[in-house]
Amino acid sequence: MVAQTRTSACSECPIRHRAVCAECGTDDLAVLEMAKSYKTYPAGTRLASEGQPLMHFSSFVAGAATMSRMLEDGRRQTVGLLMASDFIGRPGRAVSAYDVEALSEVTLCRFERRTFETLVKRTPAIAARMLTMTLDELDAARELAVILGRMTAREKVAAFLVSMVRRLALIDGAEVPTDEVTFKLPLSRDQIADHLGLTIETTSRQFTALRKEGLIDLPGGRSVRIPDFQRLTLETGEDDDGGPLD
Amino acid sequence: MVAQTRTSACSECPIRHRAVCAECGTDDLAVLEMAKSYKTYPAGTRLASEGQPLMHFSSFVAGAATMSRMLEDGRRQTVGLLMASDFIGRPGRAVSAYDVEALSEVTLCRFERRTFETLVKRTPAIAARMLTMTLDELDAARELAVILGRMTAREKVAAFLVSMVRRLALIDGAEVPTDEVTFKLPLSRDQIADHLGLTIETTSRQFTALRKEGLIDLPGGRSVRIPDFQRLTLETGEDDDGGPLD
DNA sequence: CGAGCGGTTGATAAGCTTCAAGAAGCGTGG
DNA sequence: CCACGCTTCTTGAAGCTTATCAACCGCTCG
Repeated sequence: MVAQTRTSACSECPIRHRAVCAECGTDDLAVLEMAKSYKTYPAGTRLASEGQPLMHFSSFVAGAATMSRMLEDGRRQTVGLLMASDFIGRPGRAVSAYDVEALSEVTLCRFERRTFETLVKRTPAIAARMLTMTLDELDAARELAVILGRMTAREKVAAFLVSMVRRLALIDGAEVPTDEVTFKLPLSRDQIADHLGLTIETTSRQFTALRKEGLIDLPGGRSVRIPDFQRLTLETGEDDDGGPLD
Repeated sequence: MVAQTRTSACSECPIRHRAVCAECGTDDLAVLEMAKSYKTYPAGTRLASEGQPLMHFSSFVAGAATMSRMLEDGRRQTVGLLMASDFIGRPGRAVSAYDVEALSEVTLCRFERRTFETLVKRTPAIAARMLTMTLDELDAARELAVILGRMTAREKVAAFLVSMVRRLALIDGAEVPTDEVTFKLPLSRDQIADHLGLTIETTSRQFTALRKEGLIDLPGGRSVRIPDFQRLTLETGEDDDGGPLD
């Protein structure tokens, strides 16, 4: 496993205003600066394994990963996509409950587990931010439950594309598009299938079906062009606009 | 909607050591005591509706409820079962993201939303407990995603019964049984189906199938007897024992 | 006693998976 | 630069699990 360690100022950090540190002032930040270490891992690295010790709490600075669980016989379900500002590790727990695999080169901002537990206890700004982020993750997990439990294959793929666009917009700090968008999927068909509780074949067929109906465009190389984003959201069976509820 | 309001000392409260107040000392508790109000609702009450204002943060003192989301055309997915010590409402959000319906008579310990937001901010013990509970909820939601995405109908029903037994044991403060257990389901077949992403017919057939194989016993009236709990857990396709990971 | 509700069972149909093969993209080396 | 091999993706045909439609049972309650 090739991994590089870098140091960089928190004030320059791309996730400064969205990660667990988002609500910290300069004084809190100085403490974090001392405790953190950046580390970069190549695509495909297993960042955590179910049942194995996980000795760091880490925030994603760049890159993406899947968080998944495997059943006895090899069936796999991805329960979350981790992207910039998301975290792995849980205060008060030394063992990972999921497998985490890097989809691309990933840079983590890491804290030794014990150290982070202390930081959460002593820094109200971190505790508050952790709570908000965890509540957001909870909403995302429940949204996934709705997708997995009640949507058709076609709706699942549409919902996946819609949520992908929304997340990428959030990371870019851009508005969620209303008409045309083009982006590159960080997941293979296989990985999308594991996320949607489908087989790779069904997933591929639904991509093809959406393409044939003009709802999406597949220029090649995992790129997706959505000519009319609003129209695609109608294919998910959900009526809300998915906007913030605060 | 018939609802009664009662007052009772926190020290006497059945969820004193598991709810958001669990980590509070007597001084914090005195503050909560001032702000809280108990309220009891009959079975069937809609405690919250998706998209509607939710002006209280409430903990379940007694009773059970489902938390669900409905798609445009009426398909419903239950994303969580709420039981003693669980909460509804989210600090910083005035609108419910889900429908919440009482399965039995429910007693809530309620705080006016604004008041609770202040309490979380000012009381580290509450903030810390909220985080732990939310992380637990997150694990439960992801576990549900695995069930919905990758399990067969038979495994789903088995997994549901197993998790039900574990939760009831937790609430009773009892050990998770290893052999024989009997309990009463708080949900109808319909509600179980909505929780497992199945139809009522398939759910019923799987109950029958498990009964015919001697894995469960159905004495009538929503009662379930499990002669060999360990054996039932093997039917879920999961290999772990679901025990605490801390 | 009959209506209504929750639950069970049966027959058929639909949607997704499985099995199988071929096409397209991508990196490597001649 | 292109050929080769490997991986990813797509497409087809058949089978199976679950959904749908429909009927019936048993219990409760007026």
